[in-house]
Amino acid sequence: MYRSHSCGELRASHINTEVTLAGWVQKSRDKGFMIWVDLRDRYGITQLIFDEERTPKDIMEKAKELGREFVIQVKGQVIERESKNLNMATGHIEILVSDLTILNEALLPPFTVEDATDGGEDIRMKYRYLDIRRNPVKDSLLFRHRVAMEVRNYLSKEGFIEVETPYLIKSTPEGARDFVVPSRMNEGQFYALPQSPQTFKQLLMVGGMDKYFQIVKCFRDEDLRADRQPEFTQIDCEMAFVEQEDILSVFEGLTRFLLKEIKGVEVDTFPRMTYDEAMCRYGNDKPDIRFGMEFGELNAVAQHKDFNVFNQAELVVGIAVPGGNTFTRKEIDKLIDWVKRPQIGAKGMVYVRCNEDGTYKSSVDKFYGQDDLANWANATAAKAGDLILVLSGSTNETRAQLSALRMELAERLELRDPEVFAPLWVVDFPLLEWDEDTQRYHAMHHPFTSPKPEQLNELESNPGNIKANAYDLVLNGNEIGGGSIRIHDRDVQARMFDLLGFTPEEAKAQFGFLMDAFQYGAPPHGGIAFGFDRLVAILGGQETIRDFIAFPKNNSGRDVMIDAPAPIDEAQLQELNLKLDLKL
RNA sequence: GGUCUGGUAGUUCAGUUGGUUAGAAUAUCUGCCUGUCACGCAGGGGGUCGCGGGUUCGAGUCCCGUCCAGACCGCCA
Repeated sequence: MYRSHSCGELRASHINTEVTLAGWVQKSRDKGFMIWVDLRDRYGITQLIFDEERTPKDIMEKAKELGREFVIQVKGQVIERESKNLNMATGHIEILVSDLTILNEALLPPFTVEDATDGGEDIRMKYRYLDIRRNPVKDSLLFRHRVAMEVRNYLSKEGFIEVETPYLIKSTPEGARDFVVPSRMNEGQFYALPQSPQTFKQLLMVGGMDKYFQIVKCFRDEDLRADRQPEFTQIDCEMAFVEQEDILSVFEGLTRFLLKEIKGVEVDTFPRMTYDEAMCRYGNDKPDIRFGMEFGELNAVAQHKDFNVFNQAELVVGIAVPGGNTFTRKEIDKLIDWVKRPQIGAKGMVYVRCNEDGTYKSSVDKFYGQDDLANWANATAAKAGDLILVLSGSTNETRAQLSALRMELAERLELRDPEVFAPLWVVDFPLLEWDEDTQRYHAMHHPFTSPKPEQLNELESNPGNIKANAYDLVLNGNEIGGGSIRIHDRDVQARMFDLLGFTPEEAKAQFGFLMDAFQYGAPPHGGIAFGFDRLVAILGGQETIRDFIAFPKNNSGRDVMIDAPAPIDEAQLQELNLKLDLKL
């Protein structure tokens, strides 16, 4: 037996008991006459004491040799501390050590294994196993486990069953780039890793498993972000014999349950907003509604004057920055520079100061009078003391720019309260979006998404206008889930593929198995998938998902700890019938 | 594919208009210390300034290239 107790559980009630503990040396404090060692494991820290008068000499000598992160085992007596530390759970007691075994020595760690470590991201990722010993990372992993358990508990109780779907599947041209895996037994052929278990969960519905979920790894060979990894985890769900309303209800229930269980937060019925409305009011399909600064469209009140920039714009739109009139001229100029950076790409920005006396002072006073500016204030809901910022240009670009500005200002003005959780359903997404590069329509969600039934007759005549039974769940400006009612009719699915530019032969080759299945009694069905890493990070109050993943990839998709990806040797290539043609 | 920021001691960083022997904190090592817990005190060791080239009497500092890291845009059905 290596240990009788963990390093987190001994209390005053254990005084005088003989215990055996094992763990890592967090730190030792050598006062000469006494040595205190903080012994750490997953459960906490217990203080060991070695004392000239009470500890055998050889043990005392050994204790002096202990370095950080040594793995040791000690036997000893739980005693009451002479000076207690009320900040720690085990602070009433310490262990008077009678026997010390060094189970394994440790090199000096490249960064300190402490809550407030001195190590940067880079070095911590390379030695991730040391990083995981630190409370912030350890706690994040425990937190993730807890969220996963609550998800499983809830869905299980609701009658969902978890079914595993394959990881070695077939590459498809739609959507993200696939990670591919060469097949040794099938020369010249490749598996692809799933971007999501989409078609399999639909086939499970055809198979009669009418409530399915899976906490599942998905893979996308696209560039990374702080909240995006090439392999990531989804809570993938699907239900049969449901309408959109049923899905929203069940998964609003799940989300509310998680907020309650994990954060202790009670949330009212989730508000809903159509995609069009979200774009109009926030310029964004995943608005953070914890704060205002809603868009005010100014075309009607700002055009047809002598200001040609606005006259020529497709959209003139502004936001009122609460209390923004306190910004200095210099600060406003900096904001203008900020929106003109290439990442944002605005050509310029007009501002209006809303003075406390009800007058306005703008950067375009030459073209607009007080009455005009009052109309702007009205349209943007600006109050005295606010600052109106106005952008113009093509509708989509201008909305994106102003949305970025809105988020930036909210960040600077600390309007994004981390204690507040504001979920939102965004519904009625467009079925398709036009892609300029390929000059064809792409599925906005995926090709299996059902058009609104009442618009089915427009599918060929006016495809850009069609809305889908598709929805996203947005939490504090993050898309945490998205789904749709699916097509379950073979003919509709065929028309959809046709619209997306598939020939019937291509559709059959790529998705024939699904279209076949639809001919054997496919029930109406739909579902949703949550980005689990992101959900956990948001519930944990973090922006980056990396600390909630035990072994994440870096910005370039590399695992810097195991140094992957890596070349494979010639024999392996031959076995796979592959030849490399590297353009060096 | 692109934009931006960074790379200096084990680690986190500072380093002024280009100018003496490149600093601080922390970690680490040695000694001291009768209750520490961010222990304290004294002392020591520790540097290919990412790499390559250029400008210059002289480069951590300026220029070009390159590699690495991070954030973002494109991309992510």
